[in-house]
Amino acid sequence: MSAPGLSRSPIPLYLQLAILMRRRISVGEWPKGTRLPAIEELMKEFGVARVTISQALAELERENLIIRKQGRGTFVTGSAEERHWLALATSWDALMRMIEGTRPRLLHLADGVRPPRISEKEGHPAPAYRHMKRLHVKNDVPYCLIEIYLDQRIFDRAPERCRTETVLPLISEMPDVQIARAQQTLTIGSADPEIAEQLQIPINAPTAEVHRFIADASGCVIYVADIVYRGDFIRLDIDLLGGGAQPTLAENQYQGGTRANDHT
Amino acid sequence: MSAPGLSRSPIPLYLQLAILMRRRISVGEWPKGTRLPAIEELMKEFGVARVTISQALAELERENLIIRKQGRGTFVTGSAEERHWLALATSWDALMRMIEGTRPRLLHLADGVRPPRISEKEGHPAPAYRHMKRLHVKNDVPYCLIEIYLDQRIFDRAPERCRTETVLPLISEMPDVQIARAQQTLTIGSADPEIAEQLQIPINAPTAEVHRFIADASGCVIYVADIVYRGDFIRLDIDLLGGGAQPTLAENQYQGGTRANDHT
DNA sequence: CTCAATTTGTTCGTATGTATG
DNA sequence: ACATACATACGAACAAATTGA
Repeated sequence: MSAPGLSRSPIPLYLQLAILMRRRISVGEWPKGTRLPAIEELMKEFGVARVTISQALAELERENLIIRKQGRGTFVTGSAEERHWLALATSWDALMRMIEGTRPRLLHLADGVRPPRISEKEGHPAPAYRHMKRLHVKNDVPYCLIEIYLDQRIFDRAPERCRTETVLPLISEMPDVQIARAQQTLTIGSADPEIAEQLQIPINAPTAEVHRFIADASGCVIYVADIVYRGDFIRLDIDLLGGGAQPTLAENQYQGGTRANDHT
Repeated sequence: MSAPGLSRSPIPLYLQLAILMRRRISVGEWPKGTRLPAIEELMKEFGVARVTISQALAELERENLIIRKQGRGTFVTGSAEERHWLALATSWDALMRMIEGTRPRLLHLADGVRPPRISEKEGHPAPAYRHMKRLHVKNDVPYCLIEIYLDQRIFDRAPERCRTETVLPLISEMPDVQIARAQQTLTIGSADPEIAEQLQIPINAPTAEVHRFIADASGCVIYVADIVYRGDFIRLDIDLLGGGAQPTLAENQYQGGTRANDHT
């Protein structure tokens, strides 16, 4: 019995409990309509004081996940959360489809004062870059923050469109620009205070960090992007047999109710 | 001037500052040997009291990242952390290579009391499953926790090997078992108290959660795995032009030196 | 309708940790 | 180092609402 692994102090105990119980609800362990165990029992299970349990429940009630009624008990009102996942693109075509129609919000635009971080393996840097910082928003929820370094020569061809539109389609529209390499690396991080504020998530909330670069035929890196996604927005589907990720499948698979396809 | 986005209360202020400054060190903004700004300046920058800065610095000193000397200043001693990434496999072959030689530590073995969660799109469930819970360890560091649900009929063919070896190679060795589908979905989460304890990471540390399933030719789901990785161990490389991920590239690409399996 | 049992809600006192000046 | 203020957490007691006998 008692708490399995409640740590002391970094996060207040009652919030840890809230996290724990929130998970039980979202996982379905406590389905909608369930009456939670009485506070007395929760005290026993978690080995904490009455008030602490009560605080945790108050937090969940504030989120409209439960209702507490004197003399009756505490009931689950929120069902398992339905999240709208964003399937991360893993091919150029899928990437184009994914960002189609996106209108990024420009936060910051600067000349190439600060060069992007480019490793030698990625290619050699362009003579100058234009730096942009943008926020992508869906349903009024900001879900990713992009720092783009774009070859100054490309930017200057269509400065206005580069400022207001997504850059990748623009590049691929230019017939004389050959895209020889386009790669990205995904890692997992957590939100520092600045990112937390801009993405409107708590500090240290999990994030997906994508480093993307594009090189032309001469090996010159014409585009670099460092993207930070909200962790709870990102999903990546991988078909192990197909030899690689299949984002098309991924996008339909979840909400669309499309059948799986084993053709290649 | 003042803090960009220091949130109030969920995490103590001095720990938020420690996180922030720890990042500056690991990112290279404050390289090894640097003398940090005087406390007075840090007070101004973050807009907090002297003692709070001091608390944050004490935390970093405890981690051997800095040294504080009275009358001289605070100096960075720890360099940017060198992480040994584990490239997540995105094809069957890469997956085989990745888990080659792995000896999982069995935590729990049970009969198929609890069925795995299988969506209709994945296939129809087997009559019975064997449930295993395992921990994977590398250099004495646990980096992932796996819950495996294996078709009882397959388990019974080689119970001993199933207990002690990785399951996937076993399955692919069985000539009469046809693997028709093998897919996995990666999402990002954070460690609940139980997982945090087993992976030895702080509560709410970011994690990568992989749901993997294998179906045979008849559409029967013979294997389901729910895997939780430490977020700081996972990296995923994607070649946008190649049409899919290229994990082989991934393993070598990063810090050149560290290979997947090196012995001490 | 009353009584008792159950269950949530509130308050008091105390102790500790956090943050300021 | 000190004084102050606030949040967290505990234990204990008491209040209020609901239910069923």
